[in-house]
Amino acid sequence: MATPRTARTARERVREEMTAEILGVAREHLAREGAAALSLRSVARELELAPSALYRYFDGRDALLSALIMAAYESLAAEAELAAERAPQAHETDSERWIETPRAIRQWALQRPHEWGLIFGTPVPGYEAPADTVEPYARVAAALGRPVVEAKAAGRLHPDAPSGAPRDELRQAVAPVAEGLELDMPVQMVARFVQAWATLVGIISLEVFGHWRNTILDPEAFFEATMHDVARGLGLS
Amino acid sequence: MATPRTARTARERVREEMTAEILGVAREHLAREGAAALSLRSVARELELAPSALYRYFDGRDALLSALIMAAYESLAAEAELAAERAPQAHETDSERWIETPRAIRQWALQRPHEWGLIFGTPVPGYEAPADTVEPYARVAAALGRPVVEAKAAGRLHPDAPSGAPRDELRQAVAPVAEGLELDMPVQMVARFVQAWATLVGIISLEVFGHWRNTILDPEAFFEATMHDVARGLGLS
DNA sequence: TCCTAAACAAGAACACTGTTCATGTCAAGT
DNA sequence: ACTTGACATGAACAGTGTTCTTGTTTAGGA
Repeated sequence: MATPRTARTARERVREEMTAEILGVAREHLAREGAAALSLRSVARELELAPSALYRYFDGRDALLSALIMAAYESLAAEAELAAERAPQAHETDSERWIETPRAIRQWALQRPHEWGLIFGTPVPGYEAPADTVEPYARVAAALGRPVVEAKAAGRLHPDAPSGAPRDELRQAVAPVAEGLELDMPVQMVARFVQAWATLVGIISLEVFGHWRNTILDPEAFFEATMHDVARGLGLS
Repeated sequence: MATPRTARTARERVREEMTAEILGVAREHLAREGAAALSLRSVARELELAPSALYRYFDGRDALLSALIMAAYESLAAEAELAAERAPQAHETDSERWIETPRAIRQWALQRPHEWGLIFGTPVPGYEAPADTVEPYARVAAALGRPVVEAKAAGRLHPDAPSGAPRDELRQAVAPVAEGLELDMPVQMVARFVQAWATLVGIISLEVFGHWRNTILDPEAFFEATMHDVARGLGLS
């Protein structure tokens, strides 16, 4: 209470700097050689520290990796939000506005393949705390959903009604999405939205993880075409 | 040439048995604790062998992992083919026939999450030889494409023509798929097929890697609904 | 002002890991 | 009968994550 805040921050400031520096080096190693090759000792070496010293800042290798995962989530969310924010002014059609966010996400992934893998690839053994990741995850979803709700609000949404009756199981299955994004629309449309998300993640993962070999010669062209198709499926035009 | 084949196989047979046994134990460890935790020494322990003995059969840990990857590819391809083979007799509609293969692939993945991760997750540092994986990969694609080409041949394919002109970039981008599967159809339809593949991989990965938390409460219902929608997009009914 | 308690950093140690090498052993083929 | 090759071993090396004990510095209260 009575502790002078400057003195206390003097300690904490250097601590924060240190943790940031550690995280930075770790991020470099991750970007260069991947998560599997991330070595606590090697980042300690680069920082000219004893390996044991890092345990003051991170509980161990798993904790360090978890921090990197969280940072990746944050970075991706920020990028998606930024794209969604400037899309309305940059484009005329709802379709083009929507695609701007998928584009940004793909670009983000291509520039940081290992961090993409950290989020959407094989889960690391020292699991990620789902509690912390749900927030940035929701931000990405919100960024992706914004153009849709805006078009809907403006009465510019013209979905081609999917066949079949809205089965009750499906309604319950996608309930969290409908509520979380406040998507006031038919269940099938909410399902289409999640489907779009799956398609987006699938396309990017297949490209980033090297599965387009002998399949897709021009990933960007295919991505563009697919996203336009998906946007049309969402009712955007 | 003059070597008696029985004697020669006597040697080779025990060798094959040994490699199969090693691979089996490795597969168990993989299924139990994941690829990251796969330890050469621990499988040697379980086989009551010296760690160095394994080097007679596999060039090292990476080679062992590569063998597991190849085995996973083979297994997945076999499963997909099996499903595609018995689908025609089991169902009436083209849509239901097509979905049988995605269903089988999902089931395969859910039963072997780590092997799914080996194929579609973060690539392992000791890379996979793409030359060997292209063949089973094509088999999966063929299994997934068969109902479509059959429906097309029977004149039962009624795609809702996608908007926009078939851009030339897209045509070149998806050319290998069109040729490899002998899909004699508009470029957009070939693109739709690859898009279906991406959606399938995306949905399964998101489920298997645990991303449906707080998003999709009933993965199976959502999967079924989505695949029906995708089938409709492919022109199947 | 001094002193105590906490935070920091280092070093040694332990139990692992993958990989290599020299050695021994055994069953084939000439 | 002998030699060659495949097989299996054990020891060793360089890594790794993690823990514990030892010092050192620094901040906050007496």
